[in-house]
Amino acid sequence: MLKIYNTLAREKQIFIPMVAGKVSMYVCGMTVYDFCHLGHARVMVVFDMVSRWLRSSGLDVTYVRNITDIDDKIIKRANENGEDISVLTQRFIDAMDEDSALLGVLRPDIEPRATAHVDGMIDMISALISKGHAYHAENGDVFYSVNSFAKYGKLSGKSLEDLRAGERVEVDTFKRDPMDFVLWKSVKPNEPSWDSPWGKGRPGWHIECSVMGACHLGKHFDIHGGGQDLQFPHHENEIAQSEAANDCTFVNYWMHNGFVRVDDEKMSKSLGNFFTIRDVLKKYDAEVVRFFILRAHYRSPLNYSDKHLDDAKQALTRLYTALRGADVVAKVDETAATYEAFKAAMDDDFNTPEAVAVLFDLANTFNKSGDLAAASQLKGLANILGLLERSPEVFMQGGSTDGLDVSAIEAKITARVEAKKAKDFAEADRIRQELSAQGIVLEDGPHGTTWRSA
RNA sequence: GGCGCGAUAGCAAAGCGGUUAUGCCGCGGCCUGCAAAGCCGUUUAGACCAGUUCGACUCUGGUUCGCGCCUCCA
Repeated sequence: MLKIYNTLAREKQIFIPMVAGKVSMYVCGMTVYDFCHLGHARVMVVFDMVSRWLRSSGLDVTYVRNITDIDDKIIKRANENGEDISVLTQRFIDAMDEDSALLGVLRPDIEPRATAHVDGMIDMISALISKGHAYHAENGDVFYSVNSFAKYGKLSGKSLEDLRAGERVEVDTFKRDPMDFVLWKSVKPNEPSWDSPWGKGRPGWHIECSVMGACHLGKHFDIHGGGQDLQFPHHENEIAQSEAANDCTFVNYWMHNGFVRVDDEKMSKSLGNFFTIRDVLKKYDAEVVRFFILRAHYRSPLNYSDKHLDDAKQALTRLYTALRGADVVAKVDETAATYEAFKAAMDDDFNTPEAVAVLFDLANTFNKSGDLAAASQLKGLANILGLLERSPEVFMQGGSTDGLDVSAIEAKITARVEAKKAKDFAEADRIRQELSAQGIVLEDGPHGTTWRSA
């Protein structure tokens, strides 16, 4: 029985899909004007894990993750670069795809782009205007009237009075209420635009997700996810738009992942304290990064530092070390107690830290007993999380070898074996130290000497 | 100011009203020519103050500290 923490209810709830056996899930994806940072990596990995677990549980999942390819920052960046918006966005979509593939993130079933749904947005905005939930203001923009939606604030737990009391809300004279938000922006010089009943312009941000969700999953669907920072105003506004326009519940379960932090502060573009995925991957194996993310619960804050990634690398190495030379196929035995424990953890709001602990228990069991069933189970359960998918040798020899190629390393190993045979332990130790200085660790086992990257 | 979240051992991170979380690091031992890996053992917990209870890290209240949202943000 899967339980999901529903932001809307502020508690874990038993997950009941609208259609038995099927799950419709929408996740707010990236605005593509720059490389993805670790915060984006967390969203991608977390909801990849969620979709994998749902599928592993036998559910037929339709996973939609949108791409925002039109917005203020994109326009600004394209103008700065003097390039076409579509060239800019495609370049960063490609980069995102590369990064996510390295992180073991499976492609969502549908990746709709905002620019391909402008007609749908115009339709929804028209519907909102005709129902009295939106108005065409003097400056040409179309705004959503928050007063017209009684449940405004139900997701974020905010009331309009409290929001208005905040001094930080900039007063826009064209709005009827300071909290009203823009649905359609009238065209400005050097900006792309689309024709609409309100003249040339372009959509506001929030409307795209309402439209793309409905277009691909229906007006009412199961799960909507995203980063915690989208809870307000983005998701609140999505609810207001969708429910006012469609006269039905928009989403049953709202999921929000916690932030990646640096020095206990949120990693963000505006704070400038972000690390791009590709920067981190220069130093750390992508699976280590994925493991680092899944080792923490998705709703908890996750502090980034080299020390923590080093720690994650050591831990993941322990799992791979256990499987080294085991030559087993991943195979999940659902009757085993370890599966029960793993399932119980995952069904408890995707408790990956506890699920990962089961992996270590299995590694320990296998190390002690050599029971191949434990190794298969370890690999099988880890694979559900998108972990331990490579051969141990590839993982363990994949680090920095200081420019040495494999044949050179093997030649050194052969020379050392000869020295050992001749009882020349001084020479044997010298060779090992030489390799050690280059990041190679030699290990003498019952079946000969093996090597790995430090 | 409004709303919300959190505080667990050296570090990271979970569950749980009473029974070893887990990983990394440290220490002792086994194994090894020496190592490494592994195995066994082991040191460090539950911010603070009250309350409920036979019993609280776990529930309740308060205090302190940290963080987030309220503006673009995953």
